[in-house]
Amino acid sequence: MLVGMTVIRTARERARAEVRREILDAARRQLTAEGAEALSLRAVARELGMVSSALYRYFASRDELLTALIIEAYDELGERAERAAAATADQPAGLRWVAVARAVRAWAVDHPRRYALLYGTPVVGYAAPQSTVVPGTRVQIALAGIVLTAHRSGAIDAGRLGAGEPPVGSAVAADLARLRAALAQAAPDLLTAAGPSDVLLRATLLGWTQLFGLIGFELFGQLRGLVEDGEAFLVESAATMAARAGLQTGPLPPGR
Amino acid sequence: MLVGMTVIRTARERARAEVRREILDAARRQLTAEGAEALSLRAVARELGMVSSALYRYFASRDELLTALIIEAYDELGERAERAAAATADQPAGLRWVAVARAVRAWAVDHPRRYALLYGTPVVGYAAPQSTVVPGTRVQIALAGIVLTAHRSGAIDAGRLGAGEPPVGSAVAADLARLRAALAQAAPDLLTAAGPSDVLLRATLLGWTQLFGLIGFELFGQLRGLVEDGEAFLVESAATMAARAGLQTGPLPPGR
DNA sequence: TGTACATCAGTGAACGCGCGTTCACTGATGTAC
DNA sequence: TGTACATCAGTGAACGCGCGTTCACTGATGTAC
Repeated sequence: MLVGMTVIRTARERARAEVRREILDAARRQLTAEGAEALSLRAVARELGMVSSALYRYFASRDELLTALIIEAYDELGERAERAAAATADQPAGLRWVAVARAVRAWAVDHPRRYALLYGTPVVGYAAPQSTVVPGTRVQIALAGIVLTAHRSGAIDAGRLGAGEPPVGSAVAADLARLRAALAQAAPDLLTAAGPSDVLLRATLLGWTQLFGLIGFELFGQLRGLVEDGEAFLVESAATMAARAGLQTGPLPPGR
Repeated sequence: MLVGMTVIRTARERARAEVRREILDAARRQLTAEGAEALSLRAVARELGMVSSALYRYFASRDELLTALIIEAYDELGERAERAAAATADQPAGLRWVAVARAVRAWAVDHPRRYALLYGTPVVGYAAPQSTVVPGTRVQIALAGIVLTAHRSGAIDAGRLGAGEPPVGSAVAADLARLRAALAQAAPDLLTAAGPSDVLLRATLLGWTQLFGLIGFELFGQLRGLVEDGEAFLVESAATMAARAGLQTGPLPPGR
């Protein structure tokens, strides 16, 4: 049998992979039920009928287990976002943006503690390692990809974009240059020679922060008593941010 | 001596108030250093040279101490926001919005753990009581007040506001009616008979969520390697959101 | 194919540490007469 | 003003619980000859 990254050769390795999966499943359940701070190796071991020290055969420390959960969650959410973008590839960019926004919110509402682990307060004493960085940008890249695709095909309404807004200052321009470089690395085929303008990139960043800000507000209770139908509000918010970035939008899907 | 809310009559009461303050100070220090999850009554008592059970003379439980810290933080932040709004009362609304946004970010950057306690992941097992609700809206009310004041004086650029954006649907309209009612209660003098339009209120909500979303992104590390000068980026973001809500803006303050 | 040896998953005890909360108590401060 | 009594801040011990990590070990699985 070939020796590949995930090729399992022996029964021992098969068993090992399965136990690892069981540990992650149990840890995910606890994270979901109690939040990241309450996640404990001992409780995971207890749930699996193992002794706590046995887990050290699979994860070198609690932090490593947390890292695995973070990467898994980023990937799950990222895949949802990418699928929403792919499924709407033939639609106007504004609708695509809304579709991704809905997908992100849907996952967040289904998995609030896992979402909090990714975008909420950082866990004290835990420093996210390098391996979480790439999975942690999939949603943003999916959203940016929609903007870049629209830009490449000349579908951005340049008249609406940035009208009346402050010019991009030099500090922000430097940030946007870094963003452009990051996008060039993550999605090289989407960047045209002319490239997206600073104002368009800034509008994209505003769209990101508005989206995650709104989801956080809804999930963490800041909108209690105010916004009843979070889905409908999110759809209109996303559509508004998209329109302001010059993305074209047809009629919206019914507000749930 | 009059018996008033905070009138201190006896030496015992004076001492009591002082110890209470010392407990809060120590708790705040720990919150700042370790985060809310790590805040413990025993550690607070240790720092003050008391025995942990003594704290129960002052706070009925750990949750009650947390509540006091939350209210205090909301009030501190809210006061900063209100002062920024008051200090710019004679300026165009867009600049006022930016001033408040800067004040909020400055406090957040100075007190990241306290900010996280307010707007980050909710503490597991803790349910914020009713007493936190009013302090928890001061920033939003300050921002809305700027919009309402501009609206009352006819300073909203109705041509720019909402152009090309999706119409307000019925579910969102219901949310906005609740918001209007909440504003009427919190700042009755600012609401005219005609009242702010749905689109204007929606733009205000978008401004809130963008602001808190951006601050969260910066504080919690989502912009690492991308945005270097958070202050400059926030100023332009806030100015952009303000412009999109139809608020008039002159030249911005220099980006730090 | 059979056997000797190496690998390694899981055990169980231990280290050293933390927490919130209750309860009977002591002794200083405050109050009513 | 002096004294008896009530109030109440702070003590110290205890209950019952949790945690991450290390380490010497047993015994099953895998491998090389």
